Amino acid sequence: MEITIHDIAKQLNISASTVSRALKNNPIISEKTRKLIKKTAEEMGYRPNVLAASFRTKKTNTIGVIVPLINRHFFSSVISGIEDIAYKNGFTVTISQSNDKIEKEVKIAHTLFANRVDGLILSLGMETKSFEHLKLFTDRKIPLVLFDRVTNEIDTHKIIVDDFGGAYRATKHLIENGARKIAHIGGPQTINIYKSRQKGFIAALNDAGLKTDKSLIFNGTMTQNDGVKALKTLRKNNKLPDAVFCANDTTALGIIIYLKEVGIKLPDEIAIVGFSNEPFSEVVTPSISTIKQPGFLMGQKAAKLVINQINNKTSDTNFETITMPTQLIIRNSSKKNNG
Amino acid sequence: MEITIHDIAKQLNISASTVSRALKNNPIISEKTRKLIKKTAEEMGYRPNVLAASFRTKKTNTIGVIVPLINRHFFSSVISGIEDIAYKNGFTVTISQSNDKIEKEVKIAHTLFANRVDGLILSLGMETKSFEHLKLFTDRKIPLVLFDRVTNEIDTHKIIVDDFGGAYRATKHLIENGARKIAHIGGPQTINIYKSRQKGFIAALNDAGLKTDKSLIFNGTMTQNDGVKALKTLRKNNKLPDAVFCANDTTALGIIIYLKEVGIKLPDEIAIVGFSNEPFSEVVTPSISTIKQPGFLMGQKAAKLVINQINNKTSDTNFETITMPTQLIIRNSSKKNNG
DNA sequence: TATAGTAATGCAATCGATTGCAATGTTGTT
DNA sequence: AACAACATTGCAATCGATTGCATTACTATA
Repeated sequence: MEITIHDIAKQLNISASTVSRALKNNPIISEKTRKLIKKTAEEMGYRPNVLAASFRTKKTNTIGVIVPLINRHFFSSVISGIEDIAYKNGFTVTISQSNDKIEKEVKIAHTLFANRVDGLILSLGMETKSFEHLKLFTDRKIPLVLFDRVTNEIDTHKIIVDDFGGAYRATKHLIENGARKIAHIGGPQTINIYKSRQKGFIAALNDAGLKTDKSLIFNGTMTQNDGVKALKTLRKNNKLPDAVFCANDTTALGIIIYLKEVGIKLPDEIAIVGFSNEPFSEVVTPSISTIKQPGFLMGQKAAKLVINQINNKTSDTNFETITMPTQLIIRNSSKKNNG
Repeated sequence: MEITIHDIAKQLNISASTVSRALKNNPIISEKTRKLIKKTAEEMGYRPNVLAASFRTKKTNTIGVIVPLINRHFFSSVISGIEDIAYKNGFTVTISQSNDKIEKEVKIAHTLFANRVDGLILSLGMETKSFEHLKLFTDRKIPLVLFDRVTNEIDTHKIIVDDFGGAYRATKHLIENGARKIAHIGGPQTINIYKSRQKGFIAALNDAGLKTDKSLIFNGTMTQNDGVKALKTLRKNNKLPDAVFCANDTTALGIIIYLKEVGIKLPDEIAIVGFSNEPFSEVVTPSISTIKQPGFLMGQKAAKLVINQINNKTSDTNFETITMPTQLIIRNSSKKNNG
């Protein structure tokens, strides 16, 4: 049997209320009894029943986090940022991955809701098009912060990265290195990040006076193989570009491996830029130029937003969308020697 | 205000007990009322208060998981395996990372305990040498399964991989490819996996009639830089080996990058084998030969063990240590052409 | 129709911590 | 010494779901 405050109370011949208050450092309890109670609690091996307290107070001191995949460098950086702030503020973080599956995302959201998390931080999965599971939170004024993959359908705080700007600079960089016929491996246009990246790509082309060739734009699910498939198609049609801007590093990687296989020189014949700065992008040969996103900072900011709302330091209705800067990292996959 | 079973009861002029039983599909409630209650609950937007139920029943249907880093391919595979089995059995999984920090590991363990997880699955952090935070669980017969990084100090179920065998085969492979002077980048010998890997390495040398040269063995913290430092030392002392067996892929990667920089040919001058099959090991040039560990399967097994204990299908005292097979993956970092 | 026997439902206590309000204790002031 | 004013402590209800036991509602049989 676990020790409860009642056991401590009985032991000391005082009431449970006093014990409860003392353990919570309520200043209304005298210094003397407070110390005595704490000492006794310690000696008796008391461990508070968080469930009971949460149940009573309706506060769990827990922040839920849902990401598509914990195994992505970007997401795990965000998680670390969230944990950093949360722990410093006495909150527990519980992490889940949706695997980009809508049913799992919904199920996790319901579970977190049922477990009464005080706030939720979430990046939408690829398949998510309906948002009832999020309304569960917003309807009840449970703080919700969306990050990276967000939606306009839900009115709440959002933290995104400057996908447009990143894509724009990546493309501009390719153009400045001499590229004129640039392909784009993009993701589903229903997802904000891929849409913005594609827009940035096209804007950079336009601004450089280059035409957009739709046959050079591919929209798939962003797997390694998607990149390969696109390049195979282009090669078959004799439409090989002189550069490719990929909306993630994974497709960039696929392309690099494929092009090396078929003996095309990188970056001289085809230059490549990816997106996200996955760890592998630095170590492949050639290393992949890419766009770095401030994951840790985003996580910190998301946690702060949620915690401020929980502590009611922020009004409920004045939602902001914060855009974090991105940074172009130039590596060998786009550094032409004949510049 | 949230709807409770009492609201439903009032609405239907029945008792809350009946509502509770009906919602739990208790067959003692007639088919008719059960259906009526469920329909009404649905219509009223009832959402059970899991906290209240957990508090009352002392069961949370939650399994806690602590790993050093969620961002490691091996660990995230294990997590996916755990989730797979857990979700199929109606359990929720809450994931935390210790960042290999003992204070954080202890704190998380306490939090999970306080939140009354039904079971815990854990891989020890690098710094963990005392195990009071685990006794919290074992003392109270809360199912605990250790995996990968385990300890003899705690008597419980354990799932480990065949580190010895993997290291043995890796080393043997290097020898068969002509290596005679093999260095080893190992981890802290207080940690079971690094100890076993080192033992496997030495055993393979012995069995091949090769002497163990202690100046070729390095024990650090297994960062990318640790590998580089070791090779720099060897190079300075004119003791460059003809092969290196690294106890993880990260050090192997560091070494490969360094050796390429200084113009040493891989694998012809120095062959390399790593451990863990991190995703990058496949895409670096040269790709890294490594030891693959069945992470997903381990996760599944760990979850099954925990759940069986929770459901009391397993005796409390008959703890087993399961060893999972490892597999040598030969890639270019060790594939000599002059074999 | 009475009654045993079973099926279905209700009563009320319970889990452990919290908290508004009441009650008691303590100190200082005149 | 009496009492105000404040400092401490205790009482008891409460959160929502669960569950052992009691009670009521049916059904079938004699």
